Amino acid sequence: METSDLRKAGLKATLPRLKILEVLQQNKHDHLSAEDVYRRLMDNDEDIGLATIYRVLSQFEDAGLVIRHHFEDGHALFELEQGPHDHLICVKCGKIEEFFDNEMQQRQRDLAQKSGFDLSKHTLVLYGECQASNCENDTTLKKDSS
Amino acid sequence: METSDLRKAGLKATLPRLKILEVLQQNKHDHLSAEDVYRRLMDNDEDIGLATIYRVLSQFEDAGLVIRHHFEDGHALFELEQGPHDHLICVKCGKIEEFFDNEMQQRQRDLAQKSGFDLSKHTLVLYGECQASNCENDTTLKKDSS
DNA sequence: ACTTTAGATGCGAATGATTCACAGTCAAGA
DNA sequence: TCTTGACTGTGAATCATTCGCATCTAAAGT
Repeated sequence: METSDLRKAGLKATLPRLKILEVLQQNKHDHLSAEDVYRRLMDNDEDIGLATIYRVLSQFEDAGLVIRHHFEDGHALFELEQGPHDHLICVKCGKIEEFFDNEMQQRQRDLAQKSGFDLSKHTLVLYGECQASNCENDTTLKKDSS
Repeated sequence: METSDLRKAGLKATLPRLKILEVLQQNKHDHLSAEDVYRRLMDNDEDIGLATIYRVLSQFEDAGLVIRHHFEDGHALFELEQGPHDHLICVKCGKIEEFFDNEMQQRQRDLAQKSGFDLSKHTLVLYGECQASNCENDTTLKKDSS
């Protein structure tokens, strides 16, 4: 059923690619590293090499199917392309929320234009402390255990 | 003269640290990698180990003296802390421009608040094509030579 | 269905940025 | 000046990511 998506992107519909796509779809709202994808496939007894995952994720990125992010620590995280949106990251628990604000997008276009740039994309990340009751329980960004 | 800055930050005023600070000040408007700093010091016949540069830059970051960025490729780039501002990056020549827009900052605070986040910092990068006549001459982000 | 072949894959080695370990050094307070 | 804890240089170690290459396989043609 997604084989067509891949063909449209000029990619052969191979099993590894379909499985990777499936993992991304099952985690639509997360941001996964190549390792994350790899582990999830392992857990599912899919035997796909890590190098393949890196290759495929890059191809997906080129094809516009996924977005690659480099948040705080510089390591790559991927998410399915789901239209423009920005991120809000809790510095305590690492939770990543998404949001969209039209007015902000518009202002970004204006500012780029004012500087003589033909805007092609942007990255906006807001960092702060969330108020979730389970905050501090996640470990994604934890550095020490005070 | 900057030894006081270092002491204030709780760091001993050592020669390597002063030299690194000096390089950052001489390149106030650039964004340097640890390697960049290293090369500049080498060119100046300063014999400072690369590991020291990484260590010192991290300490400067902790002390709030420098900001660490992870643009497109995930590698760390540093710049002297010079108050809040955002970045505009040319996808063709790699030029990085800085700008500041109060209204945008305000809207970011509002949005974070709306989501229940206590905003502590943010990252906004706009990517596009610049109109500089010498665009395409830089190589920072070049990938192929079409 | 069977062949062909360009493009994919898996494996392990290679790379590049960054960090670590540790022995030698130095800034700064007594 | 002496002492000491913090700092540094070196080279090795680590971690994410990419490469090289022999092997496979999707998909287009017979």
